[in-house]
Amino acid sequence: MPEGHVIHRLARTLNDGFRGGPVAVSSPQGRFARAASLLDGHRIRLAEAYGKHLFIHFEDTVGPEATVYIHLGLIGQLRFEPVDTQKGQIRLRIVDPTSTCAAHLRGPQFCRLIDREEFQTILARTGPDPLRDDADVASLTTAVRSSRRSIGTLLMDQKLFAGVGNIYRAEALFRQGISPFIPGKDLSEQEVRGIWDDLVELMAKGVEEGEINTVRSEHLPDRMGRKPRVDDHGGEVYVYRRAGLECYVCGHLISEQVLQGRNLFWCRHCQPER
DNA sequence: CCTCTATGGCGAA
DNA sequence: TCGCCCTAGAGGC
Repeated sequence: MPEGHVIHRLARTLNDGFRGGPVAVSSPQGRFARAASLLDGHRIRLAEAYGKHLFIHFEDTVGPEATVYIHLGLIGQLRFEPVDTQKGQIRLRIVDPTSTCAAHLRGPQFCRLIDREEFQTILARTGPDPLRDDADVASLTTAVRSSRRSIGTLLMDQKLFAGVGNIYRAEALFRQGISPFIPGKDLSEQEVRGIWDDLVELMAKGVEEGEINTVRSEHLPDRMGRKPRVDDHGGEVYVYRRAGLECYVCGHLISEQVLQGRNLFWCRHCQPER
């Protein structure tokens, strides 16, 4: 259930708890048994995230294919649980060097061993990531502003905005007051910059908090001090999955429309077309 | 028991 | 644009 902030958080947890000694790797469900046997007993060199791609680099003693490439897709999850957990379909299990915690992979879209060349190939397909400081924002702005595709579509293009998913798309556009249907070429440089800068801020916050919170304090409805729990995704948001509810800013009802197979949410009043 | 849903992305048509 | 893959939890009967 991941957008980029989740993947970066997973990389951080792996780096904090799984390096420094040999890890036990297995595939209880059996699907990745070959990879697991090659990695078992070796050390993790580094875990890192680019957009929604998670890479776990093992030491070179593993062989030429020393990186585990994981993409969680829509329903995959990597959870840190007690080592004796058996629940569900555990495709890959990595036990930390102290044997106190296990990373359990369930339902991934991809999980495979790759070499350095394939690692570079995946990076080449991945655009600038608001959570990395190596992003080339100038060329991103040019690409967006030369496209006839809508900004709602462009934001989901991982070659342009790596790590952005359906929630950050909806929330960044709302906060910038931009309709998802405006073509990229009709946006000003300042508007594209505004979207990018907001994603940088929101996603960094998401990594720290472990959930997507986008509502500014002055717009938070009075909940008498109670924590809301508006939605399964856990955070407090302006428009995502709030169709039919009142906009926190203007009171109009939030709209919903299926666009390219995904549910799009926005406020027609705060995000006017033009 | 069944059906539906989800923060993704791929490949066939 | 559609169907499909992967999983788990919620809700309906």
